[in-house]
Amino acid sequence: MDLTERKLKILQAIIADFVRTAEPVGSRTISRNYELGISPATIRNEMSDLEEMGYLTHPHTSSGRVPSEKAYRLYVNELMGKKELSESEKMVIAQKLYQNVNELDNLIERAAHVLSEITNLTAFALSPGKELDKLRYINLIPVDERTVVLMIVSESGKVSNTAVQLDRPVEDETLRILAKNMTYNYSGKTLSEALKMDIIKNFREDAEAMAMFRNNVMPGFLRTLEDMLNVNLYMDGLTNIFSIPEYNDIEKAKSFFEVLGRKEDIRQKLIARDDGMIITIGGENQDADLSECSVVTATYHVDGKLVGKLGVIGPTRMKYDEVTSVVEYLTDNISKAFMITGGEDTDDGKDRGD
Amino acid sequence: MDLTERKLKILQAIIADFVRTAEPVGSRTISRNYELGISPATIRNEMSDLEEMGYLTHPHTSSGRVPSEKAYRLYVNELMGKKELSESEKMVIAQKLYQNVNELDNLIERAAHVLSEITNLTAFALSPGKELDKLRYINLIPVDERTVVLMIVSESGKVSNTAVQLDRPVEDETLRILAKNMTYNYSGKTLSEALKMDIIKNFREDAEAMAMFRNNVMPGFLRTLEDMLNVNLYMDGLTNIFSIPEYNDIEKAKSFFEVLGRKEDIRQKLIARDDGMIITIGGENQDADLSECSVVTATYHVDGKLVGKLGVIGPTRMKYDEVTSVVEYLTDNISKAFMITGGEDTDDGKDRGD
DNA sequence: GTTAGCACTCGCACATAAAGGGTGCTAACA
DNA sequence: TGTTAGCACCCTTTATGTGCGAGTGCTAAC
Repeated sequence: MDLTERKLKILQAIIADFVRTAEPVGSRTISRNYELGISPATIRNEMSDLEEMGYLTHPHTSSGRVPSEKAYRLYVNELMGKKELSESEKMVIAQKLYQNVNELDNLIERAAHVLSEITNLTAFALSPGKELDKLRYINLIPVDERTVVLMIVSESGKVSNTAVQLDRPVEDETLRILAKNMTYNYSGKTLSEALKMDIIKNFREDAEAMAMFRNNVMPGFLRTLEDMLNVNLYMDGLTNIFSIPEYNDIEKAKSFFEVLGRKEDIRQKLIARDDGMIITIGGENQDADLSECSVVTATYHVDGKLVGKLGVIGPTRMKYDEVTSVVEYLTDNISKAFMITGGEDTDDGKDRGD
Repeated sequence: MDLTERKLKILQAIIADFVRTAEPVGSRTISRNYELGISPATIRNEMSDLEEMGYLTHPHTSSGRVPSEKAYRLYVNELMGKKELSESEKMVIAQKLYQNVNELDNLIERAAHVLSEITNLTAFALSPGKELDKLRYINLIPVDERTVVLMIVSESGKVSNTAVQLDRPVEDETLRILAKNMTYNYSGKTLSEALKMDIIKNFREDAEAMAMFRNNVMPGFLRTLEDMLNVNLYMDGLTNIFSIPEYNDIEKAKSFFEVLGRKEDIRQKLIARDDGMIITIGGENQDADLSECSVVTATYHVDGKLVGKLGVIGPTRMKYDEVTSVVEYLTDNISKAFMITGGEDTDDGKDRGD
């Protein structure tokens, strides 16, 4: 059987109606509300064909049709026009996005918030992957007799530090040597490389510095590196599911929250997704718990480095055109923001430790 | 009418039963399951009295009795025995608490998690209030030509820093002077005092340092102070409400999530609560949205300073004795942990800026 | 003061009925 | 041959009625 022009139009109408109302849509509804110039009976015949072809399903013998996943896939791939956001919409989004933002991780969190607010779905965002970020500068700053602060600065500009308690007082000079040594050894290495390096053997020269390092600084150093590598997952708009008819069932709501409560899982799954605008519909998601959901994600990045993700999760019946536009607009904005703040100075200052 | 011994016993039995089952409890149930040696009819008479006195209510003309808020209040104040945790329970809690903990804020977060897990309620925790924390040490560390890191260490041991972009290269010497100046001016001040001080006038001596400060460092300094003052709110076990019969209604669940979603509100309200073990029952909570909930909070602290809170929110029908025991045990543990890690060295190192 | 007995009240679960929206088929039509 | 009107039929939803069970309140007896 052929997917004629008319069948496509009818399919599209059914999808549009179902997305809006969440109710199975009947032939009369289509004929009334969409000006296709054909009668309900004809539409019924076409619907019957579409069902046979796998694009529609019947919840029950009577009652209207519901688009299948195959239909959504077709819609997303072929039928869906790109929805351009109006200038005023863009303004609103941008304004919300940059409200109260002063750090980049903050911006990511904010993006998830805005996204959930605009789409009325559950949104999430991954902070930039740090696998590609490199160490730039390490310092040990004495605070008092037995406390030093270990400071690590990465090329992306992230600063991280840990207070380290020493087992005995240490000369400033020793700290200086150690810091210089560490900067020399590690700058230019990615965080994960640094994490794997056999650190000890790089400190043969100065026995005291080496002992200091091994006993006091190393644990904090490793922990801080791990911490810097961590990709944060932000979620927002979880409660939006309560306004989705599909989740008016308490059991469904519960399982939804349970799935999304396992943040570590979610993070792994998001990280594993391909880059670019990716839409997975219903069963296309490996996870059985998500087999009634669609997930839309897109990546933001700065010249191929530092890639993070942004997306939503919602019922398969979602406004794919609108969602993709908003997600795209947001990732564009984030990428831009990273360009401005993050990418500037890549000259290193490894010799300026004082 | 008098609250006779027998009436109290009956009331206690009703509360115990209702807390366990969430079902209105009838006279037969009491006579069957609690050995009071009196017949259902007698119990009915007593119940009738208790209702008149305001301790019980009738959901409907038939069907058993439900404890009123007044009853819970009486129970909490007078009837409830202190439930001692067994050693093995304590072990389990302590073990869960210290799993994966390496920072103090982390411990607070963990405590909320454990608390929700043990009580099957929604738990929250406030990180230590920082109003009493004082600045100890400030430094400016050159990273490269135009980047310095502003580092602030507080007496409680919290380290915070911001990367600051300079409008022009600055001598290390200038940074050193400025950092020394700042440390001299601010150390010993509480964070909020420092935030309010007229900063500029303290830098008359050195024109260059002053200009540097005004143009580059000040914004980051203020922002970082604000950041350090922030009291974090952690919540855990939100989905536990799905296992509470009272919230089997989707509308109730929704409004619960909506109330707890307004984190800023929650935070303010928790901060505003008195110190010590505080139990507010139903309507005693000002907030209308919480009029069907009870809130239990307790404070942890280190010699009167650095006070934070820990607690749960759940249906008025909760195991007050168990909840208070667990909360108390956890706050004790947190206080202890702060003592070990936080309270040690209070000697300042203001002159060790390098 | 306590208890047994009994009529009465609700709420709940279940069955039954009616309504409404939709289909599928057939036959007529252009 | 594609389109349409008509109609029987299907299934869900909603309303209605009924019986049951748990529980009360009252009265009278102990």
